[in-house]
Amino acid sequence: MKSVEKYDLIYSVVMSIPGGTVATYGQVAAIAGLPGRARQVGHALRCLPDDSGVPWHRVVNAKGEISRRGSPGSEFEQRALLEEEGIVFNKRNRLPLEQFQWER
DNA sequence: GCAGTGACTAGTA
DNA sequence: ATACTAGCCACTG
Repeated sequence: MKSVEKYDLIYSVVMSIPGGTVATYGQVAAIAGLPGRARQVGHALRCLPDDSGVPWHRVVNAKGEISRRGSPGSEFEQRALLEEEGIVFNKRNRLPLEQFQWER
């Protein structure tokens, strides 16, 4: 269960993201104490259920885009969720990483 | 314990 | 600006 502890930290960081703000895997990883382990963050969110209370949709990659593991369509739903948070999307379904000034 | 894979990033073409 | 490649690190089989 040690692995769960590490994931818990990541979840905590993600849940610490205020509404209307998004963060990249690298950003979350760095804050979670895993600099350069952005992939690990992805794995953590990957095992994360949709009803875990973690706004995984606020975590995007360096391109400002999110993809749910080969399941297109979830992206569309995600966009709606983020828009509801007050986040504005760019033309290409990409997020303006300028809102990363969250800093835990 | 080794090999393969991956919700990534940065650099290069 | 977009597309591809290489690198890095952790987890799964």
